[in-house]
Amino acid sequence: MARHKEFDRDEALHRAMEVFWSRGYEAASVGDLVKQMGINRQSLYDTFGDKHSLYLAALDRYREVEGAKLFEALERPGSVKRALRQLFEGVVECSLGGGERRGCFVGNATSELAGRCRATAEKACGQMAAAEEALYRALLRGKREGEIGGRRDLRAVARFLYSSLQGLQLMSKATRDRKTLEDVVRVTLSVLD
Amino acid sequence: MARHKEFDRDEALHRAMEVFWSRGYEAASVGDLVKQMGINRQSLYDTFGDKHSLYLAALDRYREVEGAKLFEALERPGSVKRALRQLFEGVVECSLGGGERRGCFVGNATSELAGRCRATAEKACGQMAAAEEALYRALLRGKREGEIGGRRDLRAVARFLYSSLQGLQLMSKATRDRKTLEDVVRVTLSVLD
DNA sequence: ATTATTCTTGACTAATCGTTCCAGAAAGAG
DNA sequence: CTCTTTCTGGAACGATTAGTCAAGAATAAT
Repeated sequence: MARHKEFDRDEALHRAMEVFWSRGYEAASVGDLVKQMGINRQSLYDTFGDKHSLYLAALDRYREVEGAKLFEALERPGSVKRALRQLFEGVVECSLGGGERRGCFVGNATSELAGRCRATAEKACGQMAAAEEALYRALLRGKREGEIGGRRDLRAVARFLYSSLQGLQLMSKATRDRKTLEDVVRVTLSVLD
Repeated sequence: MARHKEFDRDEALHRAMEVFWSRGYEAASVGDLVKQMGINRQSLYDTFGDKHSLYLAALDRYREVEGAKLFEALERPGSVKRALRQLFEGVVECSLGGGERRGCFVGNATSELAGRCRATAEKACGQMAAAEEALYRALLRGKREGEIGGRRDLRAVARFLYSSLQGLQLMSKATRDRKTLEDVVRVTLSVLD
């Protein structure tokens, strides 16, 4: 019946995710979003509703993009311990590199909004559960392949690893001291021994 | 020469801390602050400068109040492991209780601002270092009293514990699932065995 | 080509933001 | 008391906020 959208919805959403990820919810203005998304203000409202809905959609987008990366890194054949070490050290290197330190979008959302926004809390919970599951499956594989001992409650260890990853990402926003961050990683991963 | 302030500076600052702690920096309006602090708008600006300076002062206030609590809890004679367990389980209970889940003010500040505000990052680093030191001293005492083995690098363990505490506080904002949080605590504290 | 529908655009709204100004009240110093 | 300084309270500032409106351009269906 009528004309098509001129912009790519997914790409616009992806850019919105970048903005929210960098600045957080409150500090990201609709003006910023419009500019970075490369679309018009009205198109934003027509397509995504309002700022808050766009934020939630951006959280979902983050889950798809970053969740897939996590999943892929952990499912890759080879040492599970090594994959976990790379995961944690990747956070450290990312923090020590000169770039922007924006942490984990889900962690940021949890910190900023989960305490007073049910929808954000529920989305964060969902992402936590998905990441926990990916970690759990990796740990199960590690156990199956004899790399990880059978004494541990692996479900609990998966939860611990996710919590630790969040803690590390937070720490890495405040400090660029390599020794501090590596101390955290070393002790964290020692629970796998 | 002239008249005195009618309000108590420290109490006003304390109330400002509560507001920033609950709402974060961006979401806390000066109007909110004025109302909760119980002082006049102009008095706020005369006494504390601007919103951002007040925020940094509130962070210092947090360090005095909550840092003292941490210090006191860890220096108290008795089992160090027990004190640490109480520390972590206190976070869990606080989250599962019906009240507001506002996490750790320093963690919130780090998540929201440290990536783009040097002053906040430096203050957060200072608080991290102070807490790390308190934890380190407690661990040293645990070692001296034979409760904690000598194999560990206790400096690294202290850093790990602080990071874990931040991770736990973040998790506890998103979920009220007791089992999840207790799993995290249990595995975290197992590094002390 | 005409019509119907939807997209794009930028101006616009009402509210709220952080901050400042100013007039008057209050209180120590002489 | 008088003088001087500071505090208080509310009005006001310009800037920015999230969100809307209306008009014109573009395109698919008939």
